[in-house]
Amino acid sequence: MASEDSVTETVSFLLGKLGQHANTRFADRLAPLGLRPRHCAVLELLAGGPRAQLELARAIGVTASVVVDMLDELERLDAVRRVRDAADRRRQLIELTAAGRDLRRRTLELARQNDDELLGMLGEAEAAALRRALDRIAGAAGLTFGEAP
Amino acid sequence: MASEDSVTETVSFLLGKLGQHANTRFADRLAPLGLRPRHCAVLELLAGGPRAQLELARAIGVTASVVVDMLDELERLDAVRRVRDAADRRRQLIELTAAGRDLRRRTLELARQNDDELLGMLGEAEAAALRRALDRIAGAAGLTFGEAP
DNA sequence: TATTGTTATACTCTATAACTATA
DNA sequence: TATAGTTATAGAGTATAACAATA
Repeated sequence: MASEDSVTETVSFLLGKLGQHANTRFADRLAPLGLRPRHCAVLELLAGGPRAQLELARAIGVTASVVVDMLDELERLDAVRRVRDAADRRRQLIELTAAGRDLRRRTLELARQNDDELLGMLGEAEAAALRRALDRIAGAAGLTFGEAP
Repeated sequence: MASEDSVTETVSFLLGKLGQHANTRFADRLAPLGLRPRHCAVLELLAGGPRAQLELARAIGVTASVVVDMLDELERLDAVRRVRDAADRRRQLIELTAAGRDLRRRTLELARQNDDELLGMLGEAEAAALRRALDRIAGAAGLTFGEAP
């Protein structure tokens, strides 16, 4: 099944390198907005409704302190609000502001631009096949973002 | 061409996340050998013959001090030798030892195992298509490893 | 002066552990 | 006791800048 004769030709290696590259390019585009790629999953999740911080952490697969940091940054941009949960005063429900929704819309635009640049040399069918393959691998690896744990 | 309605569905975002995941899994497999994914490109390049350190740096796209660090580690494993170039005494020619060649062979085995795990749920045709697409994107992005700059 | 390799330093990203306030 | 959030700290990984030896 795998017939490469050098490590640098394997999917394992290529995916790692390309992932880093795609991320850096995407980060460059996001920079003027004051965001980095990691914020996107948070904005995306919150677009579906308010969530507690630990919920966010589990859903996007990072540790709690990282979420605190990201939310501090998003709050400074007026993109989110922390609202103390009346029913359980330990929890904060995080909700997207109008500015946050606008920001999310712009990140999507930039991600699409980035996709176009990244996939420019592929035909439409090849690009679609790549997207499907990545989706299936991500699913099998348990990397889901929009859904509950 | 790009019709996703959330950032987390774009190739830009997915590739970044999957790249990180693939890299971590590969790193886990390499750990018992005392290596990390970044060493693989060096071993691969040196398999083609001795190289100077700055040549390596340019070829694999990292800064000079990173190469120094990686070679220190590889030297501790007796995988490479630094040989002062007689013609230009500033340069060190890095050559693979027998142990280094053996190590390289084993990294290839592990990378193939990792590919099999990663691509397990894909059909053979889909896996091949993915490989081709990644190759083309890497080529267009100027991410080449086996060849001279 | 310019280049090769080295060291020292800093920055990003993430994780772990200790702490607080609530439950 | 246990949980939600916070802070402090530490560890990878990489980059920049200053330096030594050589050209």
